[in-house]
Amino acid sequence: MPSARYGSRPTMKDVAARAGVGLKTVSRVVNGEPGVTPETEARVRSAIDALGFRRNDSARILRKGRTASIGLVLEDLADPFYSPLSRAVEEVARANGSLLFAGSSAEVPEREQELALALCARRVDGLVIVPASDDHRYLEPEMAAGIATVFVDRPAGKIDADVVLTDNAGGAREAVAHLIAHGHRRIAFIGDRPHIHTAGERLRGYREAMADAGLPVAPDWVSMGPTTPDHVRAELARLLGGTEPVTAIFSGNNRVTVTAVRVLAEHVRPVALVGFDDFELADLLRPGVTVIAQDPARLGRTAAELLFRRLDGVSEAPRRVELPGTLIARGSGEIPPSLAP
Amino acid sequence: MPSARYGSRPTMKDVAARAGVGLKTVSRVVNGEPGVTPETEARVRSAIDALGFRRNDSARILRKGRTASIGLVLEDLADPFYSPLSRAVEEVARANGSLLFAGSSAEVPEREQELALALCARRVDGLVIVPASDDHRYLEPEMAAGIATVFVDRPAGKIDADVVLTDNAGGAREAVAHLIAHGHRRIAFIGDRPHIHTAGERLRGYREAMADAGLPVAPDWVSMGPTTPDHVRAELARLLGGTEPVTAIFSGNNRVTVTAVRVLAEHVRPVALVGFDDFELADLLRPGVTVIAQDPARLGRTAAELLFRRLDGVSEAPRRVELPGTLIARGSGEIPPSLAP
DNA sequence: CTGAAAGCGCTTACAG
DNA sequence: CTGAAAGCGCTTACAG
Repeated sequence: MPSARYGSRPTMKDVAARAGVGLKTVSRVVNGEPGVTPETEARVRSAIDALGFRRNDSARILRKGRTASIGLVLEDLADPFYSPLSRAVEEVARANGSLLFAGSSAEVPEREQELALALCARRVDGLVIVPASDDHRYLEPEMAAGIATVFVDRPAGKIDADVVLTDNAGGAREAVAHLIAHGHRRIAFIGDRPHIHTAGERLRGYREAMADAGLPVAPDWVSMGPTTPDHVRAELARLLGGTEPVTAIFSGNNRVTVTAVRVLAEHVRPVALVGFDDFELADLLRPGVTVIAQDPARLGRTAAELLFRRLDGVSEAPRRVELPGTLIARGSGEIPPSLAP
Repeated sequence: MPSARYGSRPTMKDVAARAGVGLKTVSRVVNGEPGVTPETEARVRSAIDALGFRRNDSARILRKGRTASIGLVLEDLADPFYSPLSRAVEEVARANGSLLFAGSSAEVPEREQELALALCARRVDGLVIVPASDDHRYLEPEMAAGIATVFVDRPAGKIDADVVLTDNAGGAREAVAHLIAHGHRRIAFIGDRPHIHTAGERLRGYREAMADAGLPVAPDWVSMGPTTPDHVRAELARLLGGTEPVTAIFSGNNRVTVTAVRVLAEHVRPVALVGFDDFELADLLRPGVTVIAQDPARLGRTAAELLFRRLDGVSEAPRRVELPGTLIARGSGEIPPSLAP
């Protein structure tokens, strides 16, 4: 058992006193700086061990300026889409000697701001943000003060900043063109709420692909709203019912796709489905689910690497990096249009 | 644009000078302490706004002792099993006004230690750890110095500490008893490497259930090793081949189950499967996958709540909290034994 | 090779 | 109601 009282820890001063040396000498030993005789060093080390000393990095940070920590603001720590992204950011932070603060905005703009500013108050060196808000002017003073910031998955709002994202419109175009190539003309889009950037971009890609093929889009084929199972189920019932049901669905994200798979499994008539975002086991379902896969690990890695380049002093204009989506055909997107009932 | 030079930020001293007040008065306003006339407060606030001041929490922390941050050491940030767990820990931290540092050990004991000690050097108030190591004596000085520590999913090694985990042996017993009840006698267990605590416990449950039913366990029915797809495939080929193949598989975790599902889908003869750990879409596969579900969110919440109780000064003896697993029958576990080839 | 002094940006304890 | 001084535990810049 160490001799320290519960809740109080030995400091460099204590080590110096016990070793009979100056404070700076202890600092030199702890930080592996040169210029200490082996004999002195040994005395210091044994004092460190006897006292159970460990350097207080908070104090060090205060003095040095850089905190060797970065912040990650996600939409939801528990969303599997962000798991590889988080992990990639962590790996890059680790490689750069930084620790990672992580938190979720729960898709609430105020919470994103609260969390980002709390991280700034801790003086993280930089921030990787999956935006929930569409106005990031609140970050301007922080960025001007030197906190590097990179947005990922969605662009920043009302400020000019680095962003790394998937080519959402392009991926959506490819998805819809794929359905058209398989004979569909009546194709619905079910996406997230319209104020979400990715949802808007995917809708744009859908419309462009339809226009490119000279196909009309009936207003009620587009459904933008919450991605809760209940809402998606209701929308699917509407789209697949009536006298002129759609023959194919383009689902705008992961959550929607999973619900669509459940509903279509119970549906009498086969309906084609292409989803945005890949997910585990998509290949094991019957039929396998055709998707536009993003690469969340690469998104995270690219964003974090850009962040650390900024921290190293690279100060070119803000960049926008777009990564391509990849169509993976597995069966559900290759179902031909079935005759109307 | 704020007037601050890039990389340097205004301090309370700057605010005090500009507002023509003392340092302590600024501190009072920033922290919402009483005893400032509205007029003085207004002067201070306008100086804060003009300068773009934000309190440096690192300095505050150094002075106050508590850092209002906790650390989370996971096995892998990208493992979907830990996503709800992380999120629950984050929620509890947030509710207690703390920020969360998160990192992965990648199942490497040295990396767990490196990460945990780095967090201690930052003087986190507490630590939630999913252990990769089986010797945590390195944490004793830290815990004695007041860093609260709760282990989750697996117990600490060689020290007495709080732990929150699933009743692994009990869940495994239930899984195997379920297969036995459906007529199986030749049941294999494929688990993680034997030094991993959960793997050992699940093996114990398997053996107990077999013994309870008076069934022998052939040595080659037990396979403990890496959960990589290649290894699991090879083991399954062995278990399902030969002259006396097993008729049912109890898979010891998530990763193994997913590979088993893939292999069994291609297998000629139907083989029963029960997996430890639930996973998304398990119900949508054909057949649905019968599992022993853990509740990772509850594991995380319970661990974090225990941690904050400790931080509030509750100092009873270390506790061991076991949460039950839940059998969810979906089809794969109810397949009857098929005749040997 | 070694160390005393000043300071990082706050809060605490105290005095007016 | 307000503020000057001391100090949290380190590092920096400088002197011996």
